[in-house]
Amino acid sequence: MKDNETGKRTKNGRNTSGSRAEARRATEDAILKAAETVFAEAGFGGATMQLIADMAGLPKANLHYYFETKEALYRRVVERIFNIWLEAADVFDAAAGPAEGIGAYIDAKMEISRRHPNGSKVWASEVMHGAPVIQDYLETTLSDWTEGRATIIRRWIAEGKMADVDPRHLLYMLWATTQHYADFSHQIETLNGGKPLSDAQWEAAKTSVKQIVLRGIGVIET
Amino acid sequence: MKDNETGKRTKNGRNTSGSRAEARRATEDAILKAAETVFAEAGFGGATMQLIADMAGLPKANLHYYFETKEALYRRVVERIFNIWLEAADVFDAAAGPAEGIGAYIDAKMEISRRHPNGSKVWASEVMHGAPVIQDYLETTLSDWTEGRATIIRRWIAEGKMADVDPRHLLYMLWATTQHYADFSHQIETLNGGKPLSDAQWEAAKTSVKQIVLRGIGVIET
DNA sequence: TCTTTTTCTGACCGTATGGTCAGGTTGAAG
DNA sequence: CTTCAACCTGACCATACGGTCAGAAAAAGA
Repeated sequence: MKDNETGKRTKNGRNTSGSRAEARRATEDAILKAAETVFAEAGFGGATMQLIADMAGLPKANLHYYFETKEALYRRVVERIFNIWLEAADVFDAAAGPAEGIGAYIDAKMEISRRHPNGSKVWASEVMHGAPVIQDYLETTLSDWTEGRATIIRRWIAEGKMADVDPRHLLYMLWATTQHYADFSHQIETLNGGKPLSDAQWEAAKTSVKQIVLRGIGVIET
Repeated sequence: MKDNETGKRTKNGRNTSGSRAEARRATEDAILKAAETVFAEAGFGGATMQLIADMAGLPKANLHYYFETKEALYRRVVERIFNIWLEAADVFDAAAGPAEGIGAYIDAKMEISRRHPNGSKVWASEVMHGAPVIQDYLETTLSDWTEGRATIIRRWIAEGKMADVDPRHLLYMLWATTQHYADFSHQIETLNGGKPLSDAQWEAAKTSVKQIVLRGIGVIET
């Protein structure tokens, strides 16, 4: 993202509109966005601060003014997508039953895969490499989240609202299937004749996933 | 893998049993195995030839005697897991119907996730970063494979043997779900109290996946 | 045994990386 | 206008990386 939407500019082309806090946030956002792209495309090891700086339109030294180290910047990128995913859980909790809750959760996760494929890739990369940076999140926030959702699913099962399936493995399937459309977007695109999924194809994907899963847990008819 | 299972050894500890061709294959295997581990744990960019050499018990310069470049070594690692996956397709083709074919395919892919988690991770990493090295495989072999399997699924649907689902999205779900147990093994392990899945838990995972998918495509009863 | 080929390796090289820093610039506050 | 903290940056540094190479060591062949 270029830093030139509005406002006056200095001879260096920097945005000077708004308060300093605003400018700071805008610059940080631009860096985070560039970093997300570079980390997703090259992995942590393959990403370079120089490339992130170029993409954000800043000299490399300036990156280290906003983010102390490469790791610190990386951590912020990972935390970002994690929080987006957590918010998607709201639709799950608010639901009266599995058809509505899990269906809406699939929709939400699919939409995130479409809108934030890079964030998803960075997360996948991080976990694949043993979660060196966000292990604490896995052990605390994610663990609690998972247990909470598993409890809801068990209640739905006890109430006869869905088939008796292991909540953990159901959640893994939901994560795997929805995130696959982000993490493996390149493969999907290649198998789609080199073209990204169209709007209609994304809808078809959502429908297919929901059909198979919801029928698989016995909440919709054949 | 250490190079000292059997045979006489020189003062440098090198294995001298068998023919030269055998020894060469053994050394290459040791390097490939070490490389698979390191690439899986660190990604292509984060992996170093020195680390691979150390893990294989060879001086770094010797790696370049067997594999010209880091890329060449990496390519061999990726090709390896791809071929293993292709072989798992046999059970799919030999089947009379979806319950048998897709069920066996899930079993086979889950078993591969369990036995070759590192290979799966390297593949995932490669695809996530845009398949810079194996794009040709995606466009030829994988594309053909996918089309072939989709045809079989369409026939099963036409014959009324399973529900009418989009073959592509079904295949993506199968890949995503089974490979998730390899690619996200660290996350699954953390959510399992820090312990790897036991034999019984792997069986439960297989059963859960098959139940949901097979019921989801209407080939088993509720 | 002597010769040739294959295998192995320590030492080395050019490059690129993450990070630092001194000093310049800017904008807000007084 | 002056002051000062916040912001910015070119130049620099130590390190680590992929890769090379001359030559040693070992094995095969004659």
